[in-house]
Amino acid sequence: MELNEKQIQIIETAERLFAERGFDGTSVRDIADEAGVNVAMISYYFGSKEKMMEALFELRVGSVKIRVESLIKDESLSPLEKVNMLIDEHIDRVMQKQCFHKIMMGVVATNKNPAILKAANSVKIRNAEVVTELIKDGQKKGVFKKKIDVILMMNTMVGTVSQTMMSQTYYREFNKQQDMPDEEFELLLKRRLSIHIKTLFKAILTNEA
Amino acid sequence: MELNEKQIQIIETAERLFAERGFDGTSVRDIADEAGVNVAMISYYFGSKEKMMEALFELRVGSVKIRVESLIKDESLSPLEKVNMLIDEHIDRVMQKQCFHKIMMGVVATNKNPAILKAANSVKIRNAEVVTELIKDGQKKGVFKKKIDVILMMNTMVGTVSQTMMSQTYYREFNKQQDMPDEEFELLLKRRLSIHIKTLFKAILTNEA
DNA sequence: CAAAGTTAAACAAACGTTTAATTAAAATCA
DNA sequence: TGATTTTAATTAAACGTTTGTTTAACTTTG
Repeated sequence: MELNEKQIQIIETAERLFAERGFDGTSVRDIADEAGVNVAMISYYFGSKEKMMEALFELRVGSVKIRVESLIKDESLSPLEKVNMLIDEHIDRVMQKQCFHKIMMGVVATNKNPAILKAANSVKIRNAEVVTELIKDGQKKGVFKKKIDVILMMNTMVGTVSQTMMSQTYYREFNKQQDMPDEEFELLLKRRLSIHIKTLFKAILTNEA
Repeated sequence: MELNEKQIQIIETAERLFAERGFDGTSVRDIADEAGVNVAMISYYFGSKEKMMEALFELRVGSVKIRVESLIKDESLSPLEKVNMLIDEHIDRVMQKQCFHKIMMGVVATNKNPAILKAANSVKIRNAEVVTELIKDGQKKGVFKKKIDVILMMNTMVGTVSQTMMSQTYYREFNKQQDMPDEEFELLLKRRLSIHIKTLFKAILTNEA
């Protein structure tokens, strides 16, 4: 689906509001008002509120696939380096599109929109397969342990990042960093998250201390 | 707030539906129909849909506080044993009240109901304080590392469990355990989660391999 | 002038809540 | 205990809003 400027403007407004109030908690009038367009434009451009949500999903997910799979094929990197890059890749993606990931959590929690759920699931399955291959490669090379639960490991990465993103205000308070500029804090948070998860993964994957 | 039999029946129906469809995605008529009562009973008993949600929160959270804090004071346990018990405690709680935890994720994601959000935050803060004390104790006794990010560590526990609970059907498919009875699978999942998180925590907390 | 974009108004359906009438249960009194 | 009154529980119907979507008239663009 090709999107013109106005469509993207509407979608991004919707994205913000969905993240703040949930899909059902946001009316098409709210979206239209905040985007500065007439209510009818949403039906005109997307057909329905539901289909606009699907367009948002397509816009955000469509661009991701390629980078991950090309990363895996890079022969100059060790398995552990690849895993670490996947971690940073994931952190960046979530922190850069926080609104979208909040929405996705809601969509997955409530089994509402089947089209999106199915698409999200297929993305997850492909990711798991890619990582599984990567782990097998590491095991063959003798740098990774034999028994590794890939899904639980992925859940730890995804869960830790989501949980941290959702409660970052609280993290900031707890560490008394309210006076720090927003951008600086986000960088700090990403760096700490990266180190934290890489430590965890190293403990799961390798035999080192 | 004292709850009679019928009120609890309504609340538990609401809990299930909220988890399936979200708060705004569930109408009071849906709840009333499924609970087998008249629509007006919800306003009659709770005042409003919003206040019913708060009653649900009170019902589920009210009972938890005591166990954790008494566990901490137990002098016969080592710091690592206490941490491990907190992990199992958390896994049990989430897996036993899956619907409620799904709802809570939605409530925290969308900053809608301020009363619940405030209460949930205060629970989280107290938990973090308790764990921080526990970590300090372990550090004093020389069994834990010096620099530990308690919040990130907690986020890993909470995030991993949430993520695993939400996608357990998918985990089941991936590991080809669809033929396993539900109860058996849940036990298996809890055991694996427990081992997984304890391994992670050991890597964060101690200097051992 | 035809196509696409934009608008205010109207649409029926669904929403949370309230009302007023009725039934069931509990409390009071003879 | 049995009749009577008071309170609580339950109901169907109606309330006014808000919901997502559509219409038909109008404006802008190519």
